[in-house]
Amino acid sequence: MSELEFYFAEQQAIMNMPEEDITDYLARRRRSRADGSYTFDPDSVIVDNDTSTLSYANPSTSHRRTTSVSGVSKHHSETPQHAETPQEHSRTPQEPGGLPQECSPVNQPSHAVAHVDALVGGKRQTNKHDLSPRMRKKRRREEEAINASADFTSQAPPHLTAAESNRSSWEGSLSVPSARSIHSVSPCEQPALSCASEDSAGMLVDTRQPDVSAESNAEYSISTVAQTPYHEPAAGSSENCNIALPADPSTSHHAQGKQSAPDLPETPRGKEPAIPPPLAYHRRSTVADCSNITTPPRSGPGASVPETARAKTLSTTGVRRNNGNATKRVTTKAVKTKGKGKKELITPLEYAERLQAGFSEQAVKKKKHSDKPFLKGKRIFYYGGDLNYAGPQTRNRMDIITRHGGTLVPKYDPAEISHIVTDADERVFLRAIGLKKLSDIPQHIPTVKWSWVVSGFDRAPVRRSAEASGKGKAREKAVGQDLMSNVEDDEEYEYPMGHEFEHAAFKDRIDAGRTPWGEVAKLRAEKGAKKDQSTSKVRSGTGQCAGPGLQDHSAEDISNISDFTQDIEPPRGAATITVPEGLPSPPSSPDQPRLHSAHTLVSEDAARTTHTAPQAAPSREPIRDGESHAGHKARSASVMNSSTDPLAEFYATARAERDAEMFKVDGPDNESMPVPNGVRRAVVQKGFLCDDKGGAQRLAACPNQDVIDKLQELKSLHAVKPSKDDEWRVLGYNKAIAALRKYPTRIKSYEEAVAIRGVGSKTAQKIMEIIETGELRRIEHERTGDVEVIQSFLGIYGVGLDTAFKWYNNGCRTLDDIAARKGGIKLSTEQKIGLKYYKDINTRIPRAEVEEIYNKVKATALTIDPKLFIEIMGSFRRGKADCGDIDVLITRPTDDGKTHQGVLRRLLRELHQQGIITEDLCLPEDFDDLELVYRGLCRKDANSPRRRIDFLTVPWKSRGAALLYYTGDDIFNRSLRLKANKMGYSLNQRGLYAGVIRNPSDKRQKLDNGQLIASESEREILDILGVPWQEPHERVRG
DNA sequence: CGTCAGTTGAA
DNA sequence: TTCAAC
DNA sequence: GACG
Ligand SMILES: O=c1ccn([C@H]2C[C@H](O)[C@@H](COP(=O)(O)OP(=O)(O)OP(=O)(O)O)O2)c(=O)[nH]1
Ligand SMILES: [Mg+2]
Repeated sequence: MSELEFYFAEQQAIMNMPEEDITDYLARRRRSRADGSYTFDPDSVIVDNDTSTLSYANPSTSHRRTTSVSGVSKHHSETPQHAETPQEHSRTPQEPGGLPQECSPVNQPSHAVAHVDALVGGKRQTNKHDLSPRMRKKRRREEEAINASADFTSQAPPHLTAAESNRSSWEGSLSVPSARSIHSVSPCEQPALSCASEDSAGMLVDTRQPDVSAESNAEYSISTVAQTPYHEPAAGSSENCNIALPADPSTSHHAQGKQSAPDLPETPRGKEPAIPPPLAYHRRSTVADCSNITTPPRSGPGASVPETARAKTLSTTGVRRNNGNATKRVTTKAVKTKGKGKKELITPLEYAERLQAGFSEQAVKKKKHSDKPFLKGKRIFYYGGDLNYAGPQTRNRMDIITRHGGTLVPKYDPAEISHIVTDADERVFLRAIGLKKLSDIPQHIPTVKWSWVVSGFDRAPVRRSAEASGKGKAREKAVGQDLMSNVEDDEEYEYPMGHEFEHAAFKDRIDAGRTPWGEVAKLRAEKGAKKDQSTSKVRSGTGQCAGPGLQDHSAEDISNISDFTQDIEPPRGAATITVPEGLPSPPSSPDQPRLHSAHTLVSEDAARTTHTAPQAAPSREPIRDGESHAGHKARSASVMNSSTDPLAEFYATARAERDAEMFKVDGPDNESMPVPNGVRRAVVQKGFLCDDKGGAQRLAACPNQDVIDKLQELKSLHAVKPSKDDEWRVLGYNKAIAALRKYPTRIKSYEEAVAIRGVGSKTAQKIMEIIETGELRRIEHERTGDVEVIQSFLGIYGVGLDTAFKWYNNGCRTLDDIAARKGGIKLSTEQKIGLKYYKDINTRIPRAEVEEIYNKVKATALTIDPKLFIEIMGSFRRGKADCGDIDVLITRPTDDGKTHQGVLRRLLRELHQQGIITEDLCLPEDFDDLELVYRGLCRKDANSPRRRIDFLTVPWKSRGAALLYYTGDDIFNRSLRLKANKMGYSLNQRGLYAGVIRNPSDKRQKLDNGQLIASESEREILDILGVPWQEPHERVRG
C-alpha cells in the first residue's frame, strides 16, 4: 500500500470517526515513539547551564545570572548593508603558542559526572575507531543518555505553579517569532514593527506599532529571573523567562482577519482540534482548495464555487487537498515566454562544430565572469561516451572547453589535436574513435580525464615572463592582483594546469604527452585570448607531484587559497601575495563590498552558458587521490562504492542525460538573442535563481514591493500549514518572490507577470489582484486561527511543524501551556532550552555583537592552534546588519601534515570555561572527525542575552564547498544544488560530485557516491556549474 | 505527473 | 525512522 | 506553486 493510499485511508478513517475519537486515534498513532523513547523523564529535567553541558564541559564553571532583558527583535531587512565594512576581521594575528594537535583520542572528554565515568569509562578506553561508525554512534548515545540522566536527575523538576501556568500573559504576548523565518523568510522583510497580540477573547488584534511595540510586549512576557540557572529550582518554571516575542512582521500585518470560516474536516497531516479551540481551529484544506482561486468567493468558502477546482475537492470529501490541478483551468493563457529550450538531438560533432563557429564571433565580446583562458592553445577532442548524441553533459563540457579558450576539435584527428579528454571507458572510447588499441594514439597526445580541465579552474595565471621555457613549475610567480589591474593583456599570462599525467584517462597512457612533444603541444598556438580577470588566486606550488603511479594525495596543492584571497581588491601596486606555502589563513575579507564591476545583467545573461554534466568517469582507478579522507562516514551504510563499477557510472550518465534535458536552451546561438534591441528582457527569464546576482541591485526600491510583501505574507501562512503541499507551495512562492524582486519594472499585466520565470498563472493572478486592489483575499483565507499559535510554538528551538501541531492538538495554545506541559506533552532537551531562552533565541543579533563574539572565539581558537583557518559565515558573511546566529567555519591547512583534529573539543571546552558558550544543543558525532557540526548557545558576557552559535569544521580540501554551503543563503544553495543536479552533478558541503546515483525510491540513499569533481574553492565550483562568481552579499535570494 | 538540496544529530 | 535544523 |  503506498504511502499515499495509506494516507487517504487514514484520513478516511478519521473522517468517519466521531470527533472525540479522532484525538485518541491520532494520539495513539503517535504515541509509540513519542513516549517510550525517552531515556529519562523530561518532566523531571531541568535545563540548566551546568547540567546541559557536555563532556568536555568543565563542571565547575558557572557563570550565571541572566537578565533576560534582551530587547525585542526587530527584523531588519536582509539588505546587505555593506555599509559596515563587511568583513574586516580576518587577519587577526595569530597568537602563537597553541599546541597543535591534541593528542590521542583517548582523552575523550569525560562525561563529567562521576558515576558516568564508572559506567562508561571502560568502554571509552577502546579506541573509537575500532568501531564502525554505527557502533560508535550508538555507544556515544549510550554514554550521553547516561550522562544526561545523571545530570538531569539531580535537578528538581520544574513545574510551573498552577498560578503561573495559568497566566494568560503569554497568550497575550503571543507574538510570532520569526520561527520559520529563519529559513523561509525573506530578506526584504520590512523592519517588522508590528506585533500581534491577542485580546482576551482570543481575537487577534493587529497592533502594528513601531519598534517600541516590541518593548511594550515585554510586559507580557513573563520573564526573566527564572532563567537564572541556579534558581529555578523546582519552583519557577525553569523555562519561562525569555519568552519574548519577536514579532513576525510578515504575519502580523493584517492581523485582523479572523474570519472563522466554516471548515471542512479533513486535514492533511492529521492535525486535529482535539479541543475546540479558542480560536477557531480550522482544518483548512478544503478551504485551501477553494482558496486556490486567487479570488476566493466572497461569500465564503463553500458557497459560490468557481466550479472547477471546487467540485473536485468537495467530492474528495475533503480528504486532502490534493493538487487541485486536476481541474486545469486556463484562464488567460498567456504567452509564455518562459518555455525554454527545445532540446535538440545533436551529435557531439555537430555541437562541437557549432561551438567553434559560434565561439569565434560572439563569444569573445561578451566575456563573462571568470573564464580564464587556461585552455588557450589546447586543441581538444572531447569524447563524452556517445558519438550519436551530445547530451547535456557533453554539451556543457564542450561549452566549458570553449569558454576557457580551448579549441574544440570535432572529431578525432591525431594531426589536429593536442589533447583528448574523456572519462569514458577505454574500450568504449577506442571503439568510438575507431582504434584497436591505445597505443595507436600518437604518443604526444595525452588522454586525460575531465578532471584535468577542471584542474585549470583554480590555478592562478602566472606571468609569462620572458623565458617561455622555464615555465615548468617551480617558479611560477603568482600574479594575483597585478592581474586584475590589467586584465586586458592576458597574452602575458599563462595558465598552468594540472599535469596531464595526473589526470590520465587510461593508465596505460599515463606518460602520453609528457615527452618533449607534450611541451610542444603546449607551446603551440596561443591565441584566442580573452581577457578575464578576477582570479586573483594565489597559488603556491601546486601539487606537482610525483610521478606516474603516485598520487599526489597529500601534497595538497595548496593552490587554492583562492577563496580566501579571492578578490583581493586591487590594492594596486601591492605586492603580490605570495602564499607561503601554507595558506594564508588570512582570511581575507570575505566580503568586501566588492565592486563586481562588469557583468551587467545583460551581459551575464548573454554569456551564460550552461554546462554539461560530467559523466562519471569510469575511472578505473583514481589516479589521483580519490579522497583519501577517512572522514566521511556515510550515513547509510548501503553505498556501494562506485569508482569500481564502470557500469554504474554509465547508469549515472544515462540518468543524468535523461533527467537533464535542459536548461541549456540550446546552443550558443541562444546567446545572440538576448538583447533584442532595447527590449528589456535583460533580467528575468530563464536560468536558475543562482545564475544571476542578487542582492546588489536590491537596494533601490523594488517597483513591485507591495506585491512582494503580500506574497511574502501568504507564503508565511503556508509555511505554518502542515501539508506537504504547502511545503512545496512555499518553495514556489520563494522562487516567485525572488524573481519578482529582481524584476526591474512595475508589472502592468497578467501577461507580463506570467512571463516571468517562477511566476505561473496562479501567482500572476494574485499579483494582478494585488496591483489592482491592493489586497489579496487569499491571505485572509489562509490566516486560520491556529496560525499564530503554531508560529509561536515554532519559535521554540527544536520545535517544528509536526511537534507544533501535535502540541496544538493536545490542547496547548500558549507558551505557558507548553511550560506547564499541558496535555502531557513532552519536550526534548533542545526544546527545553529553546523554551527557556525563547526570547533570546528569537532575537536577531546586531552585527557588531556577532563580530565581537566571533573575535573572542577566534582568538581562543588560535590559541589552540595558530594555523587554524577560522571564518565567520552565514548571514554575517553575506553582510547582513543583524544575524540570527553566529556561524563559524573551522579548518586548517594540511601542508605541514597536521590537521584540526581534536580542535573543536578543546575549543568548546575553553569557551565553556570562559563563559562564552553556555549550553550545548547538539554535539558532533565523533569529536575526532575532521568534519564536525556543533550547535549551542553563547553570550558575549554575563549580562548579555544568549545567542545561537554554530561551528562547522571541515577537512581542508572541502573548504570551498563548505564556504559555499555555509555562506548561503539557503535559497541560493538549493538553487545551486538544483542546477548541479540538472547538470548531472551533485553538490553538497563537501564538494561537487559527478555520477552520484540515488535510490529512486529513497533519495536519501546513495547507490553510488560519485566522483569528486571540485571542492577546494568556491570559484571552481561555481565555474563548473556555469554560475557567475558572486560575492557573498550577492548570494541573497531569500 | 513527477520533482523540487543534501546533509547531520537527537530521540 | 522521523523530525528539526543548518 | 512552477515547471518539464
Ligand atoms: O536549510 C538550510 C539552512 C541553512 N543552510 C546554509 C546556508 C546558510 O547561510 C547557512 C547558515 O544557516 P543559518 O540558519 O545560520 O542561516 P543564515 O543564512 O546565517 O541566516 P541567519 O541570519 O538567520 O542566521 O547554512 C542551508 O544550506 N540550508
Ligand atoms: Mg546564521
